[in-house]
Amino acid sequence: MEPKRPTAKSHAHSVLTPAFQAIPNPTNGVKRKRDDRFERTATNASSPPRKPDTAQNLSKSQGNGQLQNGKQDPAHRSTDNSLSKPLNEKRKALLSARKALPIWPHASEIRESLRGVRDVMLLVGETGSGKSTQVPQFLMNETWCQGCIAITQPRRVAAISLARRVAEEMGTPLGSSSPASKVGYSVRFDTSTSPSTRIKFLTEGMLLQEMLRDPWLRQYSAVIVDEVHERSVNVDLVLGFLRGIVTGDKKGRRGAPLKVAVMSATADIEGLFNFFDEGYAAAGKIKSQIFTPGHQADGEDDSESSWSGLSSPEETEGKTKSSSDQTVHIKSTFISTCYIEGRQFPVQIMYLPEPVQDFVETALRTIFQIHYKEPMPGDLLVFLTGQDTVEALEKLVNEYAQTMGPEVPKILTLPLFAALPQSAQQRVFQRAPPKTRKVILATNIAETSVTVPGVRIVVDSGKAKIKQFRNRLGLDSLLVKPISKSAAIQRKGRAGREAAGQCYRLYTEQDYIKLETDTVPEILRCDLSAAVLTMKARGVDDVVGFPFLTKPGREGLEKALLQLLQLGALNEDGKISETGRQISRLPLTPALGRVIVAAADEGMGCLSEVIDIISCLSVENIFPNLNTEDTKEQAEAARQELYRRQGDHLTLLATVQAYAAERSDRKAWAEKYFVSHRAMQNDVRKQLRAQCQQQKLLPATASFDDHNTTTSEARTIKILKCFLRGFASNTARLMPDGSYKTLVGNQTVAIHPSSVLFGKKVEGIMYNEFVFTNRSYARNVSAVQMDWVGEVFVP
DNA sequence: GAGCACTGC
Repeated sequence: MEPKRPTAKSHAHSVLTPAFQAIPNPTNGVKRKRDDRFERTATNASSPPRKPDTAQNLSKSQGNGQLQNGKQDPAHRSTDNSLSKPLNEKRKALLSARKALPIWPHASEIRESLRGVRDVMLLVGETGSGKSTQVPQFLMNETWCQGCIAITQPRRVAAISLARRVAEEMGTPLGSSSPASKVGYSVRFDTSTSPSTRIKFLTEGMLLQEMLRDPWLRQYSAVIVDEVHERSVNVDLVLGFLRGIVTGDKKGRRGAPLKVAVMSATADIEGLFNFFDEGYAAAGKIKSQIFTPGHQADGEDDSESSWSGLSSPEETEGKTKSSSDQTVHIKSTFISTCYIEGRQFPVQIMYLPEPVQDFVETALRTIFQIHYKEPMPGDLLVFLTGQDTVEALEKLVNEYAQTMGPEVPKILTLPLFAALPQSAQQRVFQRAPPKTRKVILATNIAETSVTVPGVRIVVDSGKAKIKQFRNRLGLDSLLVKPISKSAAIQRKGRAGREAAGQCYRLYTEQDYIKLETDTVPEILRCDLSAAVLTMKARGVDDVVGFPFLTKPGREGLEKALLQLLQLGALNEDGKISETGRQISRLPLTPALGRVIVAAADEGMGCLSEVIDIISCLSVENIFPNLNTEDTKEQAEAARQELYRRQGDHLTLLATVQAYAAERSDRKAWAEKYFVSHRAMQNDVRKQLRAQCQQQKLLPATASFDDHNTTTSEARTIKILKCFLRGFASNTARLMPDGSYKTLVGNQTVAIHPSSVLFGKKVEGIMYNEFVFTNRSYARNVSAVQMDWVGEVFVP
């Protein structure tokens, strides 16, 4: 029984007059606990003590360490001559910044780690160690490095901004801006490389696509896989393929080695080590592990215990401590490991003494405790679960803030979640006005994707919405769950980027101890059909035998194989079909890819329209959510003109067509209809059209000229049947009691309130998504006749 | 009556 959350109104009146008495005194109410990580690091005898004061202090000691070693970065000498003066000046300034990075003194160790037969390096580098920018530069002039170095990132923005930074540091133009450019990047919609590119940042998905074309990655001498701890499905696939290349014979590479560096921010390398070690063993190479604790020990004292001590299960944060105290090396013949300390200021952790029911209410109290107690400056970052809790808390904080006395600094609340328009997201990066504290109310987006400057205090609800695919039901659940320890540590770390910070955990220390160590990897939580198709397209016949870092359950793999078979992406023998190959090259889920292929069979007009619809399904919401009741009503009225009785798919098509027909002022048009102008300027449409042409899904003579602005009834049926070819299993029929029941599994499903068919009753529905939140919802829904469903299975 | 976060030649 969860107590009903108090409304802002009731509090503003009764409890909070005068503002603060209702909120317990922070020193009594919250148990204090020092984060002892810093203390341990500071007593480390082997390196100068690290003080939390300034980055300058840090840079000095580490710069000196480099000088003592008397080594120079060869990357430096070799390119100097070709530089113009201003670039050189800039680079000199950047060089001192590079020398200040914690990773700098490890340059020769890192180079050594990948020489000779050592083809795999596992590197743990905490946030701020500089690993992403420096490791490729350390490696690029090694004798084995004749080709290009690829470095993967989970996100597009990271790939681009890292490339820009490294280009600056090397004093080379970026990407395609000059044929002499040595640093480039490749992400969806934006590839910028030159013939001279030596270091290429790319997204994991991009590297997977390159692997389909060139399974041996012949243009690369090394692949650096960064941010592995985030464990996206794509990174798991990349690692599996890379293991095959490094442990296999090098015939496909004409004997040239491929060096692989795997980098992670958390000390989870035991699993990675075993993963690659098993690969070497399976390939018949000697399985020799020498665990070498301490610095340059000889390997005689190879005790498993020191290694398992590193991964002691009871305390993840303990791992970080012991690893900072002494560099832990584990060596095998082929695999080396390397630990780099980060540059993170200490963060003090506070727990609640008692568990609470309502974290929104508790967050409210905590925010104001902090605001009254802590000196300025120091912005707050609050981690919540979703848009609903962010908006609820925003309202409450704003109400309470009005009751503060004039002597108290002001509060500026800033919501931050993915569905928020870009302009509103940008507000978190602006400096707060004088005498104002920013309070950023964020979802998980702030855990990895967005770094907010100025944050010194984190408030962590300890919860997040987690998506989990359920094979049996064929649906996604999106539920609020406790986060893992590593996520809690990640959130805490957001307070220590610029100065010493604090983290208020809205749960007890006991609760923290009970959290799972790591977040469940995505591959155990998602629909595997796309991953299986990628494997099949790269020639993996036995997907159960694929080298997974974490093996997904058999049920999930079987479900995926079955779905691909139903889509015609696989033949009866389990090998990929021509259709499957076409689908695997499209940047879409297999089901949506199947719709494209079906539409291509129907001819030009149909394909063009299906692409218009799918491009809308692949981007942010075309019809953005609105805050106030007033605008909601206005929007509903304006959008009526675009809505189609057949459902969401034809509504999207009508919207694209109306937008395309508007020749004068499209921005004004979008505003009039409450349609997202940004979402309508859709690169996916362009990309899909180009890919269909490249893949010859159309006769060579056909081209995408601008098509009709209206769609005939016969055409709409054709279009819906194309969608059914991909989504035949996502259908439900109307029951006498007015509910819908799925054809497969006979489960109750409700039409999502965002659908134009919400509240309508039709014979049958077809939908793109089946999600369980508070109940089972079908999203992106169209009306279909039940006899069409049987039809699509006829070849 | 409702929308965690990413990604794709």
